[in-house]
Amino acid sequence: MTTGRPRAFDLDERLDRALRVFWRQGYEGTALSDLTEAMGISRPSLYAAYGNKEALFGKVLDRYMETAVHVREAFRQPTARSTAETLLRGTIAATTGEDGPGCLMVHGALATGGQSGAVRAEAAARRHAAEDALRERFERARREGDLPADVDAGDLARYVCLVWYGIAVQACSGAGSEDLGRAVDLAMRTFPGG
Amino acid sequence: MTTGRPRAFDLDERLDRALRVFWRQGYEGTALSDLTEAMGISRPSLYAAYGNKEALFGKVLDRYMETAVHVREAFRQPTARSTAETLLRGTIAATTGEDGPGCLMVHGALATGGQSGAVRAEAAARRHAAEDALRERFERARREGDLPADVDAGDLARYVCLVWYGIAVQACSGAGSEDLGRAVDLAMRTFPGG
DNA sequence: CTCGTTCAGTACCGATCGGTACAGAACTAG
DNA sequence: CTAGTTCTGTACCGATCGGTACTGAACGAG
Repeated sequence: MTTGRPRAFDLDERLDRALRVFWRQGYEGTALSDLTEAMGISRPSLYAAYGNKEALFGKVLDRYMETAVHVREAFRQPTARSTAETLLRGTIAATTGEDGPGCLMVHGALATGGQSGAVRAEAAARRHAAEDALRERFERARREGDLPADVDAGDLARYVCLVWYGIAVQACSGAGSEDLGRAVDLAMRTFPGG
Repeated sequence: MTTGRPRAFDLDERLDRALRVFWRQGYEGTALSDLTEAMGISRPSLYAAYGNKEALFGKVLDRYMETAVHVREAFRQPTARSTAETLLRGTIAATTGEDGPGCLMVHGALATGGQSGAVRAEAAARRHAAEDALRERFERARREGDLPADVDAGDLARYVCLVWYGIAVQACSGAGSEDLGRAVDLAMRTFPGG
């Protein structure tokens, strides 16, 4: 097994730089020249390391979920209520932070032209996965008696995700974290259980 | 005053066709060739009639607001609660309708590349205008005793808009009108007053 | 050292992007 | 009729799009 010349940059570190560009500009708003400039590598190096623009975006979405610590923290909470609250409060911090407003899974590829349909579908699939995970967490809460038996876990998960995405859009409109915090206060008042 | 050759197409009717393209594909996902093909006019005709792509998108946003009858209907409601409920239920119908999923003001230009910053800003400004109008409606409701004096009209407007935009994103994820209806049931439970 | 492999950057590919010059056609005013 | 104006489509503009051949350079194995 021969190894060849070693790569002169760190894959994950440059991926983070690509993440920031996609975050600010969305998938279709980002040109390869934007990426290579921000990542500090040449175009063929990008293709050799990550595939192509579409594959790079997929890896960026993976990286995005890995680094979204508030999501992991939310699922570690003991109750359904604190799971939802941690998720939404953390989303406020993430969407109004310094990496640019909004949430990559929401505005990264909400609507796309003909060529980029697969990217839009993948972003939607990840949103579905998040909603499914939340629904399963709420179903567990119901089994544990943490949530009343008459609440529908799927409906509740859809509502929490709806607030999540609403926060992301409001952040893109320039809403501040205090304003959004009061909106989450309102949203959590309808959450069942203690 | 001389008049010259008359235009061979109806401005508003072709604007509706452009609206449907932008709705499906967003601003940056839409190419001029997509527009001219759907509108059935040549490229110079488009520029003479509407300016350029950016100006056309602005006129499309105007047209979009004009044709959003559920918004006008909402503001004609007698109470703050029915205003919010009409707006959100109507949004469900509009975002899951046949013109493609989602809301043009949300996904039309949420995140854009360097050139299209003005378009993103304009979409955000229209969202702000909608929130302001809702806040003023709620302030009026408070003066009329329709809303309790201790509720903040701005916070409530922001929350309703947040749900509005959340519906739009969920619709882009493929959520159905029944699912979203139950989410609005939950969202309205936290609305103050009767 | 040589050889095979993998990375690096330059320079380029066809296609498409948004936008326009231009010439002819269709109209009104006189 | 002519003159002036405005719309029409063809054909084209430079710039940029995503993606790739190709030539060296930097490594480990032998």
